Amino acid sequence: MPVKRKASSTVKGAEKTKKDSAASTPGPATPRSIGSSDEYESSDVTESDDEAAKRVKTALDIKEYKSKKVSTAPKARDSASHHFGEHDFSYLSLKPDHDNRPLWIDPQKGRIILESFSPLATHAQDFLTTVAEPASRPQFLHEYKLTPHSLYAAVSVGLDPKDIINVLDRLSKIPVPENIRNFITSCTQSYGKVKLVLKNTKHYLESSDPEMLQRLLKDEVIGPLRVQGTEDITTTSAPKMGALVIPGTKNAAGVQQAGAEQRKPQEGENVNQEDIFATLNEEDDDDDDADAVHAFEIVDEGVEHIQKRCLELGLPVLEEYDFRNDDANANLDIDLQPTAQIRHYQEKSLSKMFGNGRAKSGLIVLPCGAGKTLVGITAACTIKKGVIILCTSSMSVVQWRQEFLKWSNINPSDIAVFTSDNKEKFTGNTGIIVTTYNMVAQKGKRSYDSQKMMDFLQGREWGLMILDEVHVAPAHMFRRVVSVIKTHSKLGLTATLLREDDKISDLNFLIGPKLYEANWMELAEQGHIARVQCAEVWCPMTTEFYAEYLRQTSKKQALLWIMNPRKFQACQFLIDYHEKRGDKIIVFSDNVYALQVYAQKLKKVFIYGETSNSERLRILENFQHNENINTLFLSKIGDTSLDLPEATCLIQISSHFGSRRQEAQRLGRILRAKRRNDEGFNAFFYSLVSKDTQEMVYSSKRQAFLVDQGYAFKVITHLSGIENLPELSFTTPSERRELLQNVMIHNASEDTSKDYEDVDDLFHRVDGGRKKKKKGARRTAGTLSELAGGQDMAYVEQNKSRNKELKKKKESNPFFKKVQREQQKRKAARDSD
DNA sequence: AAAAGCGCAA
DNA sequence: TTTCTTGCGCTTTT
Repeated sequence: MPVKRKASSTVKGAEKTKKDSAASTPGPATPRSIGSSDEYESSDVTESDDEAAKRVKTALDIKEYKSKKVSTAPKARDSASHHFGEHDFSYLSLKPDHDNRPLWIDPQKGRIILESFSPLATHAQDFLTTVAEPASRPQFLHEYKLTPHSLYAAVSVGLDPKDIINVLDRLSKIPVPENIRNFITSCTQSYGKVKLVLKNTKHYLESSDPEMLQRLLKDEVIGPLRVQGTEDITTTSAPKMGALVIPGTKNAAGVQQAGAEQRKPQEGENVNQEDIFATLNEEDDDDDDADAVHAFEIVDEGVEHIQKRCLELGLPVLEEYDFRNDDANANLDIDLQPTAQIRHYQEKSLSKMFGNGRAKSGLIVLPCGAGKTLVGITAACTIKKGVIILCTSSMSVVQWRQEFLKWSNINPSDIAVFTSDNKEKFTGNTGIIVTTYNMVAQKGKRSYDSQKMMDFLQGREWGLMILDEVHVAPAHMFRRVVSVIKTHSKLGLTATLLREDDKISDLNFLIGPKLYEANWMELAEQGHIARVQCAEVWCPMTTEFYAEYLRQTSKKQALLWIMNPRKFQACQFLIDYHEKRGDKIIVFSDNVYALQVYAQKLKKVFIYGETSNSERLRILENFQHNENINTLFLSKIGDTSLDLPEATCLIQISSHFGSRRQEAQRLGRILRAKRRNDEGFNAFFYSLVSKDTQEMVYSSKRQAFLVDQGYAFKVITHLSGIENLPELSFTTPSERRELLQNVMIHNASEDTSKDYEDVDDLFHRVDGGRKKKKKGARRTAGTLSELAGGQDMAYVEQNKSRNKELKKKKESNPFFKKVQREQQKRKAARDSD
């Protein structure tokens, strides 16, 4: 079925761009999507302050109402059932030819369900990712949601509300409900009315409608954030669009030159670009009917609050950087290397960012190994102004600089590093600074040098700010950087737009809307990342361990399920199996004690926090090139800031509660395997779980994200052949008892170490109390003898403390109740998305 | 140059 | 009902 011409320009374009893969769509699927708090509800097309406030209030009401309802929802649990529940849509009248249309629309919440098996699914998916937020994508039904933000993003890419409604109507099995139409219209109407601009390092709120500004000034949140002592509203003539930005072909060509041509696009892509820009430039004309713009200055610290408030008022603040007409800031001499080729999805994500010839702020979500850095570099090469890049660790700071030197022709003296041990500036009058969030966000004391550097960073305007691993930005500390640095545009990059708190939606006003999110499965099919087989291995607890598990308080239980001998055996077996296949294996353990015991027992190398830098490098080097070192044990140091070699198999023996992000990040570690394009190549991801323990609950929570991305977790209850493994550990009861004893000793000494601060050296275990780290503690990994040292001594204490503990009232095994509650919680979380 | 202390995040 | 340990980076001290 043909979709309407103008609205479908991106859809059409996408088709052309990707002749290579018919199934290709940018099908993002973060379960908790951005802007999820902005539930759909209808609102009047023109609204006054009161109405707006009411609207915000009703949004809250709906939320409360919903969360109550959800908790009483039925407990059905298959992947599709949560689409129904209390929502019975049988009253909606189907169109006669509904069979040919792939969409369902939920009139109450603005949710859209796509039948992904429909022949039109590809078109529909392309369209939906432009106008709606993907919420979840199990195998056959994909769920999207219309949110103000998704609609703002759609309009900013050049879609017209009418066209959105029309296309929706064509694809939908039911006529688009009236309130959905109203919602789309009202959301899109106010887009672009208010702009945030930066002039001479001062922030202004700008609008062509003076009444709008008056209204904002009267707002209880925004009013006080105006800079005191300035004119209420200053009026200037609007910058003419003439001169450099000329709507039509010239403009399109200009952007093409800036954005596309240097990347050597494939045949057909230019057409696509022109298409989009032609449409967009028509929009530009419409925008410019006012002669004068009115503005008032706002305080720097207020920017974040104002953006948040405006969003609540239904007036999203437009933040676009017309970088080609910025004469105030010096141009940076930078281009991509002629050899640099960017992939189609990178191209696509950038075309969303520079869609209308200006730089929009926003987020780009790509899995690890899919080339986020290159996207950032290309963006910098397009804008060609001062760039500041924020990373999470000083390791990645160095990497970013190297990547810049590799992919672009930047003069090495124009790209400087700002970390604790390197405080350079660039020599020219503009350049690139690579630094860490910590460095910039640091409050309190600063060394002299770094203060000078900060003054420098704050005293100028930046063209682009790249936020690497942007999912950290909503954290209290890290969001400071956004208000401290003055930049015209922001680009957030991350692999997983996930946090276990609800702050991720803050990125909408901190950075901007999600511009693009890649679909992992799809990139895997196209060979950009490796295909992965995921499995959860259920290891029964041995009787002695389970008995102890039931007796312990929750704090101590974790170590028991990690050290479960059956789990150890499973791990041993899997390592043996995959080493024989020629795989490189990484074993993750969050628990350092377990890490050491496992690794030493199996005679494998391991790295954790205290491993010195040189030791780390040596081990990594060996892991990569030494044929005899095929297994590496890592603590959560491997989750971040460790440039990991290309492993092909990953085993997880303990992990951080229910962190979906960690799970995704770890999986990401095996996605860049070089062998991924070999015939039938598969990477493997195992999660070892002790049966009937709390760990099962965490495990299922953690998997939620990957399951939504389309990964299927197989459950393995028995590893065939494990009995026959020679030298299998812990086969005799006495060995297991000994292990249990050691575990208990460890658990107990955790307790006692606090009471016996300075007893003597025997107590300075490998990972002794934090405070007690003595000289040399930060050198290489501990030795077996160290581990054994102090056992006898500690054992006495252990008995003492356990006696103490046994006095406490024990609760009956809460496991099964907990499972149910967790499941309900999880369901609720998904439903309320 | 090394390490201790501090704060922060997950 | 929300865990708490681990790891990182910056600064200051030795």
